[in-house]
Parts: sequence; structure tokens; C-alpha cells
Amino acid sequence: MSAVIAMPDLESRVALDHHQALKLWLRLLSCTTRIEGVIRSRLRTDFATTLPRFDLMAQLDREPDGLSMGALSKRMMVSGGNVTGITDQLEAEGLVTRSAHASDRRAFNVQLTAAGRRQFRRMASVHEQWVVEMFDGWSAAQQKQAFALMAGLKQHLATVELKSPPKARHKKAKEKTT
Amino acid sequence: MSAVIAMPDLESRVALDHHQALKLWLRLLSCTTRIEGVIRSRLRTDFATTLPRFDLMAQLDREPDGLSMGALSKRMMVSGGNVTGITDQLEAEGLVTRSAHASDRRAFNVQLTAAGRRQFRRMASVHEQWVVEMFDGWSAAQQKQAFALMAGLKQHLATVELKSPPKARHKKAKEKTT
DNA sequence: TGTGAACAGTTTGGAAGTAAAGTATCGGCG
DNA sequence: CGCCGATACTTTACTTCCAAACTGTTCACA
Repeated sequence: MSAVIAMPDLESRVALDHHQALKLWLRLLSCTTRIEGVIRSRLRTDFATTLPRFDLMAQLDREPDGLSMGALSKRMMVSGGNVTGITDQLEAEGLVTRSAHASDRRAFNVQLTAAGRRQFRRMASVHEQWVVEMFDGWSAAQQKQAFALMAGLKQHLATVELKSPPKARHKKAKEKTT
Repeated sequence: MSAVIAMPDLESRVALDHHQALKLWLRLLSCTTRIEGVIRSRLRTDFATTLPRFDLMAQLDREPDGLSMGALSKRMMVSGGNVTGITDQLEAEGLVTRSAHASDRRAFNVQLTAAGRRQFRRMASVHEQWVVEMFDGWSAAQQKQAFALMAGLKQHLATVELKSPPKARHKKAKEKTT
């Protein structure tokens, strides 16, 4: 329903679009913040752990052969320094091991220990139920729809530069700045 | 139609649902994390500010009469102690004022200063363009659809308790715990 | 071979977030 | 009035996170 014709003022149409995207973003953000808050709170009270620790263990649970620090950082979408700290903790508690990489002496291979895997599995099933509970406000069809929408968004976002592009956008300048 | 009791026959269906909700959640999370990261990064490089500072100013910009610390805390969905710290910074920089509440000596009224409003307005328009840019992977129709979906989710989430409920849910216990 | 860029991870310094305890004020009720 | 629980905010101690600087390793290539 975009007003292609009879545009009294381009300004107002743009402003409306802006408003829509902004409102959408705020709503999206408040939903995820809320869900994160609930999960965080329950992880603390039920399992005395935190979301990043759970997240790291979840990544490792999917990869029996282990992951490097860098791979963990990328998957968890947090900085490397952050992964170092969380891994330190879990290692100290005997939930993960940090072993030398076979061929690259810079890298480590992080793996879940038996105890770590046991603990994660115990938490994971409960965690899944929490997520199901929070999304059952949506029907299965709606969930599918949302999933598809998010797929598109995610793909588009991958093309967005992290830092603000240097303005001139009327030319399709796509070359690397290196 | 939530499978409340462990029914062997429905086991696999439930497992599928779980998987779906979980995947949906992870995708939702990665989208918002990415968007947040982009905005955060650009706010830093372009305006030497941070997301929570921007957020606080945005709340105040909408309320010319100012807001109390508690109201800010609620709107920003962060703890009160957090708001204290951010307000301290902005006040020290002359962007907001913390004045005594008219009738309640416990409360403060936080307002944008002229300089604060000027700075915020300058940032806000650019910020809106960033958001528009990130959501233009979606058509206007898709944005509308997503917005509606999120509305439903948000509403459902409001009924979810923060801490893990003590198990028994087969009765529709909806009474307040106060 | 050797040199320099790129890469893996750690360290550091600081902002942002929380929960929980503390301070001061408010408001109701005897 | 005087007390007591609720409220508004701050403080404290701690975790999480990032950006940027740093160390050590690898790899390309002259």
C-alpha cells in the first residue's frame, strides 16, 4: 500500500517509513530483551549459571571435536577477550578443557568434558521448554512465518557494514577499502 | 494445544516443536544482536556516544516535562542503579538536568538541557536512517507483518513469569502471586 | 632464508548491566 | 503524634561485554 502517486510531500512519506522501521526495531528489541531476561533469571535461580556460560557450552555440545577460541567468538557473536574470560571460568570448574591445537601452536581446541556435557544436557532440556513456553504465543504457522522473515532479515544484515559508510552512496561503490 | 504431560506418542512432535522454537529464538537473537552491534559501533565512531546514553536521551526527548529515574528505568528496561550511573555521566556533561521533584523529595525529575536536545536531535535523524537501512531488507508489507507478529509475542511475553514457575501448570493458575 | 603482514589468543581499561543492601522520604493507620 | 511498610533513589560488589594494545605463531613471497 505504498503511495506511489499523489505524493504531496516526499518528506512526510519518508518520515512515515522511518517511523515504521524504528517502531519495528524497538518492538523487536523489547521482545528479545524480555526473553533474554527471563532465561537469564531462570538460569540463575534454577542452575546457578549465566547465559554466556550456557551459550558457550551449547556451542561445544554441538561440536564433539571441539572448537577454537576464534570459532567460539564468532558463533557467540562476542569479542575474543570475552571468550577468554568465560572459558577460563569453565575450565577452572572442570566443565571444558583447553588443549593445544594439533598443527597450529597459536590456537587452542576447547571441548566439553564429560562432566560439562552431563551438566549441559541437564540444563538444555529445561531451557528448551522455557523457549517453547515463551514462543507458544505464536501458532506453529506463525512461528514458521517469523522464522522465514528472520531468515531474510539476517541475510540482508550480513550485507550491512558495521561502521557507518562514508556517505556517498549514489554510486554502487562496492570495492574493498583495503 | 500444549502437551502438558509426557505423552510417549507426542514425544517426537514435541521435540520438533522444541527444535522449531529454539531455532526461531536463536535466529531472532542473532538478528537483534547484529543490529545492536551495528548501531553501537556507528554511535561510537560517528558520535562518540553509546547506546544506553542515546536511549536515555531518546526517552527524555519524548517527554519535554522530564521523567523520574524510576520511569526511565522502566522504559529502558534496565535496573535503577544503572540509570543512576548513566544519568550521572550525562548530567556531568551538561546534557541533562536532575532537578528536585515538586512534591516528592525522594524523586528527581530528569530533563534534557537545550544542549542535550540539540545533540540528540542531530543524532536521531542519522540513527533513524541506519535503522531504515537495516530493515529495508524487508518490504513495507513484510515490516507490517513482522510488527504485527511482534505485537502478539510481546503481549504473550507479558504473561510469562520472570522466574521459573514451580512446576505444576496443569491447572490454569492465573492468580497474582502478590 | 628472512621479513613483514595476517592471524589466534590474551591482557587491559572502562562502560554497562545486575542483585542486594543502604538511605531517605512518603503515606497510612493506630 | 509516632510507627512501619512501601517507595525512590544510590551505593556496592560483581559479571559481562567491548575496543585496543599486546604476545607469540604462521604464512606468503622476495
